[in-house]
Amino acid sequence: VTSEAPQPRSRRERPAKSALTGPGIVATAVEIMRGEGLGRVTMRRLAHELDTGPASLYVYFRNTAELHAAVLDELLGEVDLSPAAEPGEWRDRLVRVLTSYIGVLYANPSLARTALVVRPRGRHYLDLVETLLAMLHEGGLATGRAAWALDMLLQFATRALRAVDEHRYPRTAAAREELFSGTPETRLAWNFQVLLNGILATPVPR
Amino acid sequence: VTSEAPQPRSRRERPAKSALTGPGIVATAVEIMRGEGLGRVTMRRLAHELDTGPASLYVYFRNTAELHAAVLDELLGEVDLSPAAEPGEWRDRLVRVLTSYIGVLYANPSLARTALVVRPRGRHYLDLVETLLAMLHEGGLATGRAAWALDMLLQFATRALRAVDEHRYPRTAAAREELFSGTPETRLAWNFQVLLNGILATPVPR
DNA sequence: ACCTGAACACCGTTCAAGT
DNA sequence: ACCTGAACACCGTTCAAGT
Repeated sequence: VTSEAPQPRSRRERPAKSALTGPGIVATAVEIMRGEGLGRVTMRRLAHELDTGPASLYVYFRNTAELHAAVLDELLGEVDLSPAAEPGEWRDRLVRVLTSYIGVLYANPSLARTALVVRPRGRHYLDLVETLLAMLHEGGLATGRAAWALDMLLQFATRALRAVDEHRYPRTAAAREELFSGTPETRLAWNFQVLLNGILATPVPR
Repeated sequence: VTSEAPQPRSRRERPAKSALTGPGIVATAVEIMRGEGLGRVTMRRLAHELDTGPASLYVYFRNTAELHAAVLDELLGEVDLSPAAEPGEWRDRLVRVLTSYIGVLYANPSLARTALVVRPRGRHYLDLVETLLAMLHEGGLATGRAAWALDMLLQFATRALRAVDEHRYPRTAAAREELFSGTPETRLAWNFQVLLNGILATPVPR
């Protein structure tokens, strides 16, 4: 079950001295996750797979949570962002991207749990945020509402956004201030109003 | 930090032979959680606190997840359901109960994580569901929409409802079929439509 | 039925020491 | 800077045996 492609890092073929690299480690971690679930992606198990001791991995990851976050972001690279650039209603395209996001998360349930716990800040996650914000702007939402809406849409399946790389993601950076505006109570109240207004405005199909 | 009230189950005062009871075990587990977080509520730690070995606890809980679920439900007893019976707008009262629910969850973040992972089925959780359904009905929502809305409102902070005690919770039982109607895709699509309709209908305050 | 000691098979993380 | 062996302080769960 665990050996589909030739393993580049098998214990057999590698020299005694390992050449650890961040991406290589994450790739191996993803392999373990696909084969056995995130619960088996432990420092010790991963180190064993890489023919080294667990201590070696602490050069690359401060702790296990950081390792899992790296695995999550790697998987987020599979989210299909292409609908954003296609023709058609922005709402439909937005839903297509979000559905792809949820699909990736729920393809591996243990991973979905991580997404609910860690605060993502990896490249792929930020690409997703930037793409979603672009579509909300396209839909005519002002910065403030777009930021809150983004937050809510993602929180709906996962959790709130925390930090962004301002340089790399201009639109995200622009929305940042709005993203953190308001008290937690105000935002929560707004969230519930959105839900209730939406519920009242949206009959169940059929 | 961990000793505020006199500990009824301290190792000192108890006889050699312990008298374990389900509620007693959960109470001790809650104590540990409040003092040190859910991460320290382990079979071994809890057994130590109860002056026994971890194996003894497997009579009461099939595994650690079940233990944590019991702790969660115990805490859910603190959710303030009283707004449901007060006068005033049903929307306001609904939001007050939901806010109390979220408040309880987020008062202990490690507990909130559990709520996202386990499928609650305890007494206190079912009381909450029944109360929320009553207010949605009061608001004029037909059974189908109320069921889906309930699901969505709770999922917004936690996760989907799974099973209910039909006898004890008549309204929940009545909504049950609706609660599971539709394909997952249909429900997801409806959820997104609700969110987007709500977002478009709800300007940010100020 | 309930409770137990002991064992099995794991964990995360740190540290002093090497290169 | 990167890598390591070894140690410390934990885990969940099962099982045979007791009451």
